[in-house]
Amino acid sequence: MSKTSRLALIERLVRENVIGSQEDLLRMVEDTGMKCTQATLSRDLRQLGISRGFDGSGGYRYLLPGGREGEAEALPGSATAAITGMTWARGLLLISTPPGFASAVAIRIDRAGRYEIAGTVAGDDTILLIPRDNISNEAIEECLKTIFKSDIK
Amino acid sequence: MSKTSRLALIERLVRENVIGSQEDLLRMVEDTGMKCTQATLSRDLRQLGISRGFDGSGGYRYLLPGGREGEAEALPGSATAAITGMTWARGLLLISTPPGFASAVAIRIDRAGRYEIAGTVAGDDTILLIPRDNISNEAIEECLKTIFKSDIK
DNA sequence: ATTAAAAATGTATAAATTTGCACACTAAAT
DNA sequence: ATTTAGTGTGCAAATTTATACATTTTTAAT
Repeated sequence: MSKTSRLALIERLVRENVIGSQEDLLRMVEDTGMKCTQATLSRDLRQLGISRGFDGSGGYRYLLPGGREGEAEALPGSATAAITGMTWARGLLLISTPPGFASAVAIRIDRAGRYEIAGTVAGDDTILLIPRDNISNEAIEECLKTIFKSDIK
Repeated sequence: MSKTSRLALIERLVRENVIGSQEDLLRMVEDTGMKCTQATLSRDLRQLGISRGFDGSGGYRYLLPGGREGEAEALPGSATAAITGMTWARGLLLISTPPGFASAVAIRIDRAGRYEIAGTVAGDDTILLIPRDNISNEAIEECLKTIFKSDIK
């Protein structure tokens, strides 16, 4: 249970999850069996250059250095990594991706041909997903999980 | 002493100085004669998307969204000139631009990282701007004014 | 002008993060 | 084996940031 492996774990957790506080991160770390305190995480985060920013939905999120979220992660293969955020607004789902990745991800969604999804519009780094009438947000999110489940490895 | 001017001031102070805490920022704001509290700054910073990162020397520093410091990021001519029309429909704002300019303008909007704006989708000559829930049309228009104020000079 | 609704702000307080300090552990040197 | 220097950590206090609530100000509508 070395410091090094803890740092690696933290980096991965932060990259792959929306983590809003060190307490949350602590819980996730403990879930893997490792043990430490929030104070240690504070020091680790500084060492890793991971800082707290905004998640785009009014909440907070720890972000890897070098700015842009999952940008470092390539799309080829895992489209999930190319989805950097999702926000519901006005009954529509906005999906964020690194610049240039939106249409690639949108194509994946369209190809799935799900009834619940009326259609999508892709910009450069944002996809607007229009749910069919009377379909719940939850149903759409389930859809997406299903669609991208395949490449979670 | 409007909120708008305070936000502009904060943005400038953060861009031009190494500010390590909201208390420090508060002092600088007060030095200019404006008056407010730390609580207000906390809210302003969130709205501006300004988050606390590391200054590379063991300390902290507030950083503008989009990371990069100086970030000149010029748009061919003035972005304002590239907006040829705006229409509200179904709670969404449709912004018209000359062919090919949509994404350039949209990027400017996205980079601002404004809370009120959930996201944008750019086509070739039209941008669909989606306001966050419970944000008024007026608030959005104010946002846009602020965002493009800089190049009206 | 009056009322209603929304936005902004300060105060007080809560929540979250950072840090001083003491101690434990390791590795190298004596 | 003992000492010394360095690193890492927990604990608890200090600091910093966020928020609930009440109040004021602004804006919109009648």
